[in-house]
Amino acid sequence: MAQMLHDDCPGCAAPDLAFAQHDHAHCAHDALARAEALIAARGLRLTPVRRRTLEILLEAHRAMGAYDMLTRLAAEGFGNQPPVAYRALDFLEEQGLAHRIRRLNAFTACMHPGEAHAPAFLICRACDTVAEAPATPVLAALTKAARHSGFVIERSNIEALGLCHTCQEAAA
Amino acid sequence: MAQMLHDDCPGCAAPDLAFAQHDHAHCAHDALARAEALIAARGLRLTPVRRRTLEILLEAHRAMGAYDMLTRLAAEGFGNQPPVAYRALDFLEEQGLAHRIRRLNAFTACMHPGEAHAPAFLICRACDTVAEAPATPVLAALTKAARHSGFVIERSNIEALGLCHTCQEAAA
DNA sequence: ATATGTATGTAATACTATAACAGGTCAAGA
DNA sequence: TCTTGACCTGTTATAGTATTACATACATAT
Ligand SMILES: [Zn+2]
Ligand SMILES: [Zn+2]
Ligand SMILES: [Zn+2]
Ligand SMILES: [Zn+2]
Repeated sequence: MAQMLHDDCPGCAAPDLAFAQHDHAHCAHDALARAEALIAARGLRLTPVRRRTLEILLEAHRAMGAYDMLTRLAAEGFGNQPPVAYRALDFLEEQGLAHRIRRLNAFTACMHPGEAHAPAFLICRACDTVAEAPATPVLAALTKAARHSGFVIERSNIEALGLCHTCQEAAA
Repeated sequence: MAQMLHDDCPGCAAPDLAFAQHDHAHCAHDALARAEALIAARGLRLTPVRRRTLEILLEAHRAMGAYDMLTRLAAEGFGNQPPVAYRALDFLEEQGLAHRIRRLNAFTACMHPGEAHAPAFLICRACDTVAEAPATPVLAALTKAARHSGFVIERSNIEALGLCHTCQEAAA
């Protein structure tokens, strides 16, 4: 359950990637390649809808609502009923390729798929960027607090809303 | 922003109150009294709907959806349209008398109103109990992780799903 | 070829939340 | 006293999010 840092995982190597200037085409391509490998290794299928859904999520370091996703998918010839989007998004989430941001009722691509990680999300209220921060110490503190009450954590959501560095400077 | 522990705040004195056997009538009465004092001190009004909404939340250490609350309120002669419930719940949340549990799309009474605190919620998936755990170290870790990316946190929600001590034993 | 599990598509519905407007109460302040 | 303005409640209508149920198609393996 502990977060392992892998140098070959771009998300681990550069945790603040989302907020920084970077070669995003490479970043997205890389995440997609990792996803494909992962799904294949598990004997599952990254079908056209699922693959396209992930690609769309990877277009930006943002969160996207299921209905916005549905609009995109429908425009490309996929079904245009809610379950089409929810099923693809749920599949990606179950496989650790996407995360659900509860505060936004939206989904975002996972930036280090395949790595066991406890995600904490930093959501910039100005530019809508969503970054996945290294949260091992955060989860450790939470687990400790829970243990105090004899509570055992199975899943957790840790989300923070605020301003990214760029938007702070823009505000000043 | 740091959490201050007050011995005269039941929630602070017994962080795991919600999961333990306790005199809940006293617990709820106390929270209501604190709420009344707090609102009066701020020159605001704990009107009948607002007060009743808080009382209903205080009936149990659980989270309650806005529509369930609306049903209760309507049965007691208050308005029966969604804004009636949402306005009361939003007021309570703004005043720190209730918290929103995003994972459940629901609200829960604050167990230590008046104390500056960063709440982390422990949600038992078996008995639906919601407890407010001391989260100062958790928020500290999160703030530190954010600072690494130059991100400044304004609000956060930290929620954990799992099994409380009692329900673990029941399962075994 | 047939059976099985899985994936997709659709219709219908349930659940959650907000916008916009009308009327009521109450306490300053003219 | 009368008026003004802030605030609270209520209603209608609508927007946004998510799931259930069922039918069809497709892959893979006997
Ligand atoms: Zn990128
Ligand atoms: Zn930003
Ligand atoms: Zn209690
Ligand atoms: Zn329990």
